[in-house]
Amino acid sequence: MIHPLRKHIEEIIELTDEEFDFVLSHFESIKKKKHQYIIQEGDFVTREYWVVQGCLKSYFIDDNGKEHILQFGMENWWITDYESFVKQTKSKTSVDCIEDSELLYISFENRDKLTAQMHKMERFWAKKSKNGRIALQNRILSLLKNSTKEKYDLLLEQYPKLFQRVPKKMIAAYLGVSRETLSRLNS
Amino acid sequence: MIHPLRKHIEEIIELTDEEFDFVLSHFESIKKKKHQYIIQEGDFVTREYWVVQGCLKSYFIDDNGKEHILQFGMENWWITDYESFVKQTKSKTSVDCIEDSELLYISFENRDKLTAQMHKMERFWAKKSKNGRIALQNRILSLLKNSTKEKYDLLLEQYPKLFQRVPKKMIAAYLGVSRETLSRLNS
DNA sequence: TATGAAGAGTGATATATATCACTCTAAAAA
DNA sequence: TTTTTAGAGTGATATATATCACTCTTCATA
Repeated sequence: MIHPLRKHIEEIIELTDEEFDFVLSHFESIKKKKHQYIIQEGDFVTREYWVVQGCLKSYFIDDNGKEHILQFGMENWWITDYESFVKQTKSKTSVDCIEDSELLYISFENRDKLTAQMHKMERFWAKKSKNGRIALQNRILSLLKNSTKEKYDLLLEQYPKLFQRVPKKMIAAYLGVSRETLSRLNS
Repeated sequence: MIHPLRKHIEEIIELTDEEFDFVLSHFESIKKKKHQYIIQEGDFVTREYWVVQGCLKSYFIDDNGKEHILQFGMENWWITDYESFVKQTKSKTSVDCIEDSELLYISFENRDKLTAQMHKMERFWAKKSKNGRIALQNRILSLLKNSTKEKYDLLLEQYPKLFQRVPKKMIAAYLGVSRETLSRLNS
């Protein structure tokens, strides 16, 4: 059976068996239970995670104690504090498991090594970075132009599975509204 | 005198005179007057622009006729519709000049050629893409956590020059509030 | 010089959303 | 099984912001 990470990478670049084994040798595996964290605010983040199985959230708590969710991570998604990972600064966000999760991670050093030795993988991550930027741009577009109801509907349309897996209050924290308002949307 | 684009690129990678000339040969120059556009919604965007002199905005008009500003561009900033440029899809945004502007631009083909022939420039743009993504992430963070007043103050702190160059209603369109609310912030 | 448009401030009012308080239910823990 | 906790819905009220209408000023241009 083809490795899920290979399938994921080959959506962008082709790999031989040897190449994939080489890539995979730079990763390590880790399992976490629901409510456990992989990143805490203030950490220097040295790993980028790829979700094999499970569900996570990246978030921060503001001065009023309110949680804001930046990103969810489910199967085949990458998750980390990108700024901290890339610039080696303190993380502004935390990342917790919403479900028991199985993850693969690559360290900053290994990713550096791998991209230096394998130009294909540099292109892979460049493409991922571009796509990530586009997704964020579209989220800003949506935050600016759409009403709460529209944002809710768009998210539901894009990630229907999310609504079966995470509590509504987290959907609210992602959309930037109170859980009460979210609850009243369809009435 | 050192070329401003060279100075800009050398903040990230070093270039010899020959290398910079080679890079520059892939760009072309263009001048636009205030109110003229360089991108219109629906265009297939084939160029990425770099601002030598002037001020621009990338924006879109929603169904209610309200303008939302995604990005301003001033000296040394890159501006385009990134999604359209990278994925060769129709642009969701327009880009207009707020002042008479002088721009350099590189076509998609030339950027492709240049990165293929000059790995340094691939690294330059990869770095730019990473930084762009981080900036967008921080903007989302700010949209979610900060009050209108806080967003205003942060923008003023980060880009004080912007407030002397663009009308307040555009600042409002960038922050996602009405011009009336913005006008009442400091009272 | 006169005229009109763009920018900006502000009062009155409408509307959306937050906040607080309470209830109900189902799942997790004792 | 009983107890506790998390999730979710909802009424009442407070608050922030949008919207509409009007004014004043400045600047471009006819």
